[in-house]
Amino acid sequence: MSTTAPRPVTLKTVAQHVGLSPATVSLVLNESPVADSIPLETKERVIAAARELDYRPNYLARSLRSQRSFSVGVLVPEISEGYAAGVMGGIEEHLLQEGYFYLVGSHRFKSDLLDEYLQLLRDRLVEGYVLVNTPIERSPGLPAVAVSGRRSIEGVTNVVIDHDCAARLALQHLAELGHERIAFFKGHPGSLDTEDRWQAIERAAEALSITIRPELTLQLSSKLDELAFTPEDGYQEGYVYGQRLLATGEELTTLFAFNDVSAIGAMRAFLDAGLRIPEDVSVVGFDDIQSAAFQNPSLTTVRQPLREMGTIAARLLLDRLSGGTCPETVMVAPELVVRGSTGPSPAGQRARPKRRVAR
Amino acid sequence: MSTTAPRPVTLKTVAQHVGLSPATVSLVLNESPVADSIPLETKERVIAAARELDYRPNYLARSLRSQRSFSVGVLVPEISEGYAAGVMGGIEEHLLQEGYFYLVGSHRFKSDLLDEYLQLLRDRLVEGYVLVNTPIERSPGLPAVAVSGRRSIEGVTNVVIDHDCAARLALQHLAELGHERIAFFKGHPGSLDTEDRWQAIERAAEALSITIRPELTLQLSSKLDELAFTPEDGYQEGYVYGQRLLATGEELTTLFAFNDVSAIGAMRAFLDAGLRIPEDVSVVGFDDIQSAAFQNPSLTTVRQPLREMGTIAARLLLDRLSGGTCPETVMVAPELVVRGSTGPSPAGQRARPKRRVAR
DNA sequence: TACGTTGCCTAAAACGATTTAGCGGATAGG
DNA sequence: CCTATCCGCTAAATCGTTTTAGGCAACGTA
Repeated sequence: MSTTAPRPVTLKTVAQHVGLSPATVSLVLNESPVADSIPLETKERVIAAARELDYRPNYLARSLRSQRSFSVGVLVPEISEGYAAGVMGGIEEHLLQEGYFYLVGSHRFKSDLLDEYLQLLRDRLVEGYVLVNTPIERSPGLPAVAVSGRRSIEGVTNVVIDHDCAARLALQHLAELGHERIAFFKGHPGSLDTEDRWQAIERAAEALSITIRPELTLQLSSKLDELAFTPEDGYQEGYVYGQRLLATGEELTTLFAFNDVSAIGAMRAFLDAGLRIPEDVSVVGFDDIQSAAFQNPSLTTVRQPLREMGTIAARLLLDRLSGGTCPETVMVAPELVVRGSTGPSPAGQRARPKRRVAR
Repeated sequence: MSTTAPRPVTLKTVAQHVGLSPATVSLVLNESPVADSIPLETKERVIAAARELDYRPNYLARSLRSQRSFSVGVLVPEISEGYAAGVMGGIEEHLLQEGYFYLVGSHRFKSDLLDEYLQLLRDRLVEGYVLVNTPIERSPGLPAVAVSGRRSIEGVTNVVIDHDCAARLALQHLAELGHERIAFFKGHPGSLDTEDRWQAIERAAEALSITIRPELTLQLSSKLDELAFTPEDGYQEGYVYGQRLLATGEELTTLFAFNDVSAIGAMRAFLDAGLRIPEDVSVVGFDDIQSAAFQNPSLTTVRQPLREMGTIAARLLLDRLSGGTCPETVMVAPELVVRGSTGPSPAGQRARPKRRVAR
């Protein structure tokens, strides 16, 4: 019933109320084994009093004494970005279930900012870190789980998408549609997923006897820490690289982009150039961001189960904190979402800029 | 240099190191007025020692003693959603600058969950709340700032977009393009912005002599707490309501949607029905979410400066915490972003489903 | 010599919990 | 009858700070 009133209900208050010592009350409320010898009747009295007074243990005091903060630090490049937000949703879901909270820092790929946050979070006594698409150099000194991490760092568990599976799904889909001249966007040099994904693509291409043509392979080149990190930049980049692809004059029947934003940007470039999707060019993205489904045409893409990855990361971290052991890597399965942007290869027909058709 | 080692550098450590008492060290490091009489030379010795030992005050101990947590609670409907994520970006920016961290809870519009989070955050001794699109019934008992709040609640400052300005911008734009038969999507019944926005639209329409036709006005009706709150649901809803609009058989030349996701869904419905945008129907959204710019056609919309709203909210809260006074409402200005989805009204021509044109 | 002052610093009490060591009394075992 | 054990509980230390109320010298003044 107290709304704005001070809240002086401490252990001592409860103790006085039942005529026992604070120690006893603490033992009872925490169901300590030491309290085994306390008769049920007393325990119930204590519990009843606590409930009645609406006693809530002081988090700071408890944590100070027990040296546990029930908090973890989450590091992301930038909160207001789809990938990070998706993963955070999952992290939250699990953490809160277990009585933990998390503190977030966004480092924008600046390593000094990152170091500062690691320190600040540590000062806050977080018990561990979840690193979302966050490039760290060395062990952060606390248990950590990385989502979409790249290197294997001592003591850091990685939750990654199964890139081999992803590449296979996408390329197989394209192969079945008869595509042979496939263009690729490689990821940004600094992004953790870039290398793994690319190698997986090479392997899958090999297995499916698909030729990767260097002249159709473009690496998204913006320096990560120079981007403002709004997705607009990503779209813009995709648009520019889409144009660049067309400008090479090389024949292509499909594009497998590094992610959805660049795929969508490229689609736009293709459409502007008068190409039809998927009749002239098919496009496959990666991630399945929220607007992928409502592009026109809707985007075929490889979905990353972001939320699930977050949940898994949180679970792994908590397991580890409670003494459990952690695998070095946990893979999650991607899923191919086939929508309107992919279709049969225009057999033998060259995909080149034509006159603008509409708009 | 210590990586995983325990960190036993406490005040006492530093004190011993300089041969003084912990009290003195504390006074010096905190630049307490009591330390005025301490000679500079001593102070410097203390500071040097602290730096040398890399002393970092224990957050829990400090907070326990001073009864300040340097944390605020942020409540959002769901993190992985564009609106909330955008605002959070701004909140973070300001808070971290001031040495604060924040704890997040997402309530999915379930009021019991919301109450629980308010309590949990309070247990964590947050000093105040930022409520993002979060419907509260009564004062939460701590200083609070609401972003996109509706009711005026004692002690809660509201950061809202200037709906009158927004409505005027959008309707004026449409009026200048010659539109008269304007369809509207009203927001969900439970959403805080719905009512304000609608009233603003009514006022602006009146001022511009625009007729609001009930037969062209649809209220998005999903119960908020029944949605899974993925934007997909929003798109889907927009799609369905777009179809429904066409099914009425009423003539319309433009749609002013409640938000971008529903606008995009409706665009899709219109395109599927063979209408051209903007030649046959214009569409205006609200929010300027990230994918608005890369729709085809790109979406004209009223942008909410989400990040800025977050920053302002954080600033207001901290001001209030440090004893400052707070206005009851702070308005931020929206901005009309004109893109490809709006064009001149098809004079006198009826916008009705025709045969499908492309695709 | 006695009595303020001032300058420099510290003892000790919070803050609110957890946890260990152990105290008195009753009961049981030898 | 003496000791060992158990029962039911508590005193007190501890976590690492902040902060108040002084203490002790030295110095100046009367």
